[in-house]
Formats: sequence, structure tokens, C-alpha cells
Amino acid sequence: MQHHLSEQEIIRRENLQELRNLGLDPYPAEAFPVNILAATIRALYDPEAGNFQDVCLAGRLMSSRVMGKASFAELQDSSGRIQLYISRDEICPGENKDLYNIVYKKLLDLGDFIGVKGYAFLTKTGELTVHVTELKLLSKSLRPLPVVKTRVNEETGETEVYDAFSDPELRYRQRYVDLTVNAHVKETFLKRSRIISAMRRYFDAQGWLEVETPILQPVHGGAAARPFATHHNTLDMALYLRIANELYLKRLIAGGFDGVYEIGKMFRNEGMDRTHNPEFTSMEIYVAYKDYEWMMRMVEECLETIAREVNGVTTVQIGENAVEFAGPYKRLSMFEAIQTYTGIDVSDMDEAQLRGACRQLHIETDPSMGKGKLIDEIFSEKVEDHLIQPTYITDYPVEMTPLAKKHRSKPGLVERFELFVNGKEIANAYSELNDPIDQRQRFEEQLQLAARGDFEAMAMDEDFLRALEYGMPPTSGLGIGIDRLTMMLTNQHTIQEVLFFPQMKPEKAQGQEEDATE
RNA sequence: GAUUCCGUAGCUCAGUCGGCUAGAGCACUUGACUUUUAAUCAAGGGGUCCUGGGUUCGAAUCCCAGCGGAAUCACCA
Repeated sequence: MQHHLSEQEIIRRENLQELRNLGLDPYPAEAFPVNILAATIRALYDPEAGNFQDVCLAGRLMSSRVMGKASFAELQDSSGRIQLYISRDEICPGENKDLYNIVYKKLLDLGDFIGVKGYAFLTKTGELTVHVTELKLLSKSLRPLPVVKTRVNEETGETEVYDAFSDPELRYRQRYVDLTVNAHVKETFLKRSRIISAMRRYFDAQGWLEVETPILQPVHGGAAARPFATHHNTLDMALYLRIANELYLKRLIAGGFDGVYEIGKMFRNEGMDRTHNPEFTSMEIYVAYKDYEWMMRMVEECLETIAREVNGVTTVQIGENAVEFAGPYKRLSMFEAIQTYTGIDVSDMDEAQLRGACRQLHIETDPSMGKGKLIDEIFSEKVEDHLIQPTYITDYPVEMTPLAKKHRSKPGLVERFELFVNGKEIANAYSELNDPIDQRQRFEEQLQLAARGDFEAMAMDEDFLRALEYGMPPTSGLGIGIDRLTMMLTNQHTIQEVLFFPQMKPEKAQGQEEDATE
């Protein structure tokens, strides 16, 4: 249904028709022979050499200052903006001045895609400018973009922004507008893309294989979370959108691959906030014949490489903190960390003693919590916030971690680490449990937790157990939350700022059917 | 899910002890101007004050409900 047109939209549609009446196609089909980006000219123009004398570029018309028979305008392409100088007699060499007087001055609107040919020069105020010799409309814009203006304050030297397009709802719902008018937004997403490609390059260079595993899973396993449920009509069976891919990747290690990794979406039917979106991107990797000690060294090298490739340096400013991603990272066992920040030694406590410790620390508990969960509560309440510089927390209680191998020397613990940066977990890794009998027992303990009311307890996966029974080599596995990592490396503090299209409520509540899934 | 705050022009925002025709800047329209740059100058148009009820002689303003959003808190990455 057509929305109510504003005055400015009506004018743009009239301009569109007027262009057609003049025989100009507002949406021409043919390619435009772009040969340069604005940023390239800006970086390499040399007034002495007089280079860039035959440029052809295209983008949106973002501002226009008409001064009679000459105009200055700004063109914005994928790389940024550059000023245009448009002189009437230059683009209209003959008697007919319509292209300038009518098409350019009256029928073009801000936001239109145009193509120009011309040559670079410096104006007498020193602004790098493309002197336009040819001008062509490439695509008409029918809605006005927000006009964001900036000025450099001469006293402070800071760039001041006027009329910023800043409403988060509008920015997320209309990301195309956000990307067009807010240059820093584009920068964040470019970095996100570079983070993923740098990670992929690093893994590929080690000879590990990128794989894809099912998103639709009959048994949701590999993590503690509530899934989205769906239904396959032909098979007439329940399927779940994956909450993790861990158990499938380990099947592939059992199948004989030395290293496999997957970068992909996971789906969890849980709350949404500044750090959680229902679908998010995770990287999981499994490497045979390795352990979690080896994995810690690998993660250090990998993150240092990524930080360097994305930001050029290994130090990242995250809010108030300068975080150093070059390894080696500090290591603390979970019990050491709790002792350090609470003064309490929980290493030998039973469930009742742990409840007492929680009371002492003013941490709420409920009866469904087992020993592992109680320790986890103390840790997240009292320790996490202190872990600013990259820190490995190692050796978790076995109750918390049903898929990790028991510690080689510390009874009751597993060989697991999580990496914390700026008070948040960004990686989780184990020496993977490959003893099928132990694994079956762990699943059974999870079933008991589920019976006590823990919704997040894992389900038994018989096929995975069958794979382990055939045999899986000793393996170390790692998961990294790509969105969280991106937030850190780009200094963004909401997940919505690193997702192009964060999940939102429907735009119009009226006339929308609510799904009866609650 | 809980609490607090917000919703006025295309954009950013003023405007509430309830009171005349709801304002500003940018954007838009008309005109002037051949090296400007938040271009300038002159004139002009543009509003479901989120929606629906209520109180009142009178509601953008007060009350109730709803919708949408933000922040903080709780849980999962």
C-alpha cells in the first residue's frame, strides 16, 4: 500500500515525470564506465603532476550550492565524498542550456545517483574538486534523505555534526539510510567484514577446512539455551534451528578431518538486549590431536593477527580501556579467580556450602541450581567485570561443562577455558570429551538437571554418542562470538550496531497477525 | 519480564502553572549570483503534535489505555 506522500516526495515524482518528458530515462539500463573512487583521488591527487585529468565516477548527489551559471556539489560514492564543480557552459557547450538550467538545477534532487566525467583540480580555496565536463542521471531518488551536515569548529578543531540522523529505531529499520548518511556506520561494518575474512584467512593458512553443518536439527544440542522450534511438512517431524553446531563438527573430526571450522548463524529463543540478538554469528573450530593448552596459544595468535589486520595495531580502545590483544594472555583458574576477587576459596565446597557462600556475597540462588551453576553465578557476579585485559579463565567444574574432557590432574574439573575481554566472554574452548562412556554419563546428569527444572540442560544425542563409540581422536574445540568480537574491535557497545539488520518488532502493529506461539 | 524516560514538519529539536492561526535551523518551492563549502541574500509552502478514549468552555500540554522506542536491571553468546 502506498504511504501518504509528503510535499517533497510529490515534487520528486513530478521531477521524475518531467525528466521523462524531456526524453531522459531516470533509470537507465546501461552500465556507467566508472574508473575511479573519490577516496583514490583524494589520496593520490598531486596538483604539481596534474594527475586524474580523465576521471569518471558515480554516486549520490549529496549537496548542491548553485551560484548562477556555476555550481558546487558533493558526490558520495562507496569510498566517500568529493566536491564537484559544474559550470553551465562546460556541460552545455552549445546553445541549449537545458541540461544545466533545467535538469541539473531543477530536476535533480539530493540523493539521486549521478555519473560524472571530468578532471581533478584545486579551487582557489584549496578544495580538491572534480571539474565536471559530462553529467548523467543514473537513478532517481524519490524520498528525501536526512541531510546531515558537518563543520570543523575553527577554535576546537573538532568536527561538529548538525541534524544527525541518530534515532536508533529509524537507523536500524532503515539501515540503507543510515549507511548512506552516517559514514562511521559503514566503517563499523567494513571492519566486521575484515574481521571475518582475516579469521578465515588465518584458519585456511593452517590447512583447516571450512565446512557447513545443519541449521535445521532434530535434536538441539551443544549448548545450554532454548531453541526456536519449527516443523517439516513432508517428514512430519519437529525440527529446531540450531543453538550450536558443536556436536556436528565433532562428528566430522570422528570422520577423519584434522581441523574443521564453521562461521555461521546460531539461533536462541531468549531475551533480546544490548548484547543479545535472536540470531547471532558464531565461529566454532575443532582441531584433532590438540588440547586446550595448545588452543590458548592459537587464540592469542589468531586474535592478535585479526586486530592487526583490522585496526593496524594490536591495542584497541574499548570505552575507557585500552585493551592489548597481543599475547600471551593472563591465565587464572576459575577457583583462583574467585579467590582473588572474593577472598573465598570455593574449591572444596559442596552444594550446601556454595549456597552459603552465595548468601554471604548477596547472590540470589534457586533450588534448580546445581554445584556448577552456583560457582558460575559467583564468578559472573563478582569476577567477570574485573577482567578487562584479555584473560583466560581455566579449569571449570565438571557439572557446568558436559562436553569437555575431565582434567588430566585436577579431580572434579574439566579442561576448559573461556577468554574474557573488557569484562565479557568472547571465546569458550575445551579439550573435547571423546570418551563415549563418560559422555553418556554426562548427558544423563544433564537429564537429571532438566528434571530439577533447568530448561537449559542438554538433551541426549544418541547419534553423537555412536560417533564417539566408533572413536574420535583427542581434539580441542573453540567457539568465538563474532558479534561480540566485532563490538570490541570496533568499540561499539550494542550488538545492534554490528548487525546490519538487528531483530525488531514489526513496524506496524495494526493489521499484523500475531503468531500464537506463546 | 521489571523499573524509569521518550514520541511535535523530510531530519534535528524548541514549545506543558491548559488559552489566539503550533515554532526554529536544515531540507523543499520561486528568484538573484561563474571558485563555493553549515555558501549567501530575498520571498514562500509544508503538521493525524504516536493512536484511541476521558476531564474541560478550550488539550501538543492534564488523566486512562494501547502502540512504538530508549536506558537501567535480570538470563542466555
